[in-house]
Amino acid sequence: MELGLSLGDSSKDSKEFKFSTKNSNSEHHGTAMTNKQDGLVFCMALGLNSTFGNQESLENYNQDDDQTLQGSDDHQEKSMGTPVQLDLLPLAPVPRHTGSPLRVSGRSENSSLRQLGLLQPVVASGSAEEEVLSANDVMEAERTSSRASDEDENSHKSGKKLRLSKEQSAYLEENFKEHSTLNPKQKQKLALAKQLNLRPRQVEVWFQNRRARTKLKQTEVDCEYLKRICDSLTEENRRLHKELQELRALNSSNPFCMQLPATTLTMCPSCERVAAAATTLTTTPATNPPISKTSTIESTPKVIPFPLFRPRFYPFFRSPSHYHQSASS
DNA sequence: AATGCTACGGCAGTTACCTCA
DNA sequence: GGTGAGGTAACTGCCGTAGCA
Repeated sequence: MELGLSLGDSSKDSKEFKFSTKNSNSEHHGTAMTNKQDGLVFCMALGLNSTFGNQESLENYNQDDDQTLQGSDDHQEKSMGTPVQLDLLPLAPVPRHTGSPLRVSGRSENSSLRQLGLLQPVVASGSAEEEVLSANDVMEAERTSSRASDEDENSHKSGKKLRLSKEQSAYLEENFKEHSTLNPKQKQKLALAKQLNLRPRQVEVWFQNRRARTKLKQTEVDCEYLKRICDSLTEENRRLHKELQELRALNSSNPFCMQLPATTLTMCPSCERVAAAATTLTTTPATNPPISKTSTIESTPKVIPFPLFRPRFYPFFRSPSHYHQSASS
């Protein structure tokens, strides 16, 4: 099991974000994270024998967080046994729409102004024709929404709150799945309001609240992941403590073994018994070169391999007899 | 080109109402 | 029928951006 942590500028080359040092298996098993978005990204991955998520999953996450939510249960189930990947990154940047053709005095579709009869739609001059909301469109939308306004006018005055019908909610949901923000260029807000017999402000509010709910839900999912990973790390920590005690016990019985650098320790892949690594250094110097100052640990400062020493997958496999001989000698 | 104003849209936080157990 | 919790429509305030004079 390996854990990698990285913190850095995602706009840089994706290779800088690989959870690996070049002499570990994890680089081979995949990129822990890459992200083309600008901004700071924090990613945390945990896996058995390193099998991390890929770029595609990240992009899916960003592009459609709602779908990610729907698939989260599946993801969690998969993450229980083997690899767990936790991504803490900004939600998908909401594209800012520019140059809205509808200019209104004050806040758009402000209900208080509307109720006071102060809201007058004003079309910007000089815009491209397809960009400009025609007067007829505005009038029609206002007329349509005024019907809705008439219907809930009394409820507004009486302080009652209208609840959207199932059909209205379903249609809005459908549009939200396609894109979580309203497209001003396509006059989506007015179109939806017209189709659903709602005020444009209601459509706008619905999308805002819907985004907020999605974000809240994602936060809950992230917290759940964090909790699971915390539990996993706690268990790993406990196991490593136990392993350390065993190593110390071994050292006390055979002090010669622990006089060597920790990185030269090996473990029998068969029975997982630790062997003295003196022979590793003395008999196979070519396959076990000393760590140089230009090692990958320095070349990838953003990557923190964890645990720092894990002999279980030591690359220089030998026959069990070799380990047993070394351990007994 | 720099600056201030205005309009707009998004978000966080909050309130108020409705529904349901 | 009263009540508390949860869901959600709606509001408020702030901020960033874009267009314009």
